[in-house]
Amino acid sequence: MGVTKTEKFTEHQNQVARMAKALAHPARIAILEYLFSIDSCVCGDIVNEIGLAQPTISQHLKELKTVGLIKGNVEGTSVCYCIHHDNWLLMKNMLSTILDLDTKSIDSCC
Amino acid sequence: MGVTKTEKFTEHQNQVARMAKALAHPARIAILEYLFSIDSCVCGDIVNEIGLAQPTISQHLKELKTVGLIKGNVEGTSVCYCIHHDNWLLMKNMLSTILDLDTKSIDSCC
DNA sequence: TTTTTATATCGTAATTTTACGATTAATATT
DNA sequence: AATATTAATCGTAAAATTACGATATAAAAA
Repeated sequence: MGVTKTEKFTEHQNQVARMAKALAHPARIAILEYLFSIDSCVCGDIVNEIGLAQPTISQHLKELKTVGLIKGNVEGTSVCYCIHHDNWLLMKNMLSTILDLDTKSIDSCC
Repeated sequence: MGVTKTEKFTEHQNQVARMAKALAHPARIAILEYLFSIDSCVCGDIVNEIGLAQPTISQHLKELKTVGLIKGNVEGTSVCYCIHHDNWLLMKNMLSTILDLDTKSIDSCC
């Protein structure tokens, strides 16, 4: 066990969960907030910003890149990361399909 | 290791991550969608709806209840679950603080 | 060309997550 | 009272996640 039974769910449900998972760690939230605050490519100092070891940050950056929320391009010896704005919007739309379900329902609870 | 270093991050970052984590599994997305689609309390048939074993569903329901997204009250031998609308709104607001950061930033990337 | 700098990858430990069979608990039904 | 029904909890296995030291890689600087 320990394996999510992906085949039991719709493609959409799996994608929503995958996006939520990318946001499901405070370090990744901190990284994204930092990238937004800088509002341009960040070369280098992400590791100094967040209080975690360099390999750990590298791992989190990789996850964010895998789901497409950030992009990074090599700039000499360092790598510049920034928000992937197009994909960010796609992610927001994907999440809002479930986040906004409450607007279509009445609070008819016991 | 394997422990998230909560103390390295702000309360807000930890809360956002915690909310995202609740949505980070397709079974929980499926449960929430189902509860919204019924638009009232659901007694019983959640297990039949989702293709997972009863203890597994019970576990996912517990997680959703712990973060406050759903509430359940006992109705005879079964338990009725429904969306906790107030907390759902709080969760949305919490998530939007980071989801909507893109509206305040210009795409000034390399 | 050697050294420095910046980042990725490898290996691995600790922990958490996912899943489910077996059992328990609590209420309804007979 | 005995039985059936429904959901929670226990125990546990497999896998995924988080974290980081050590090492590799690749480009810049000396």
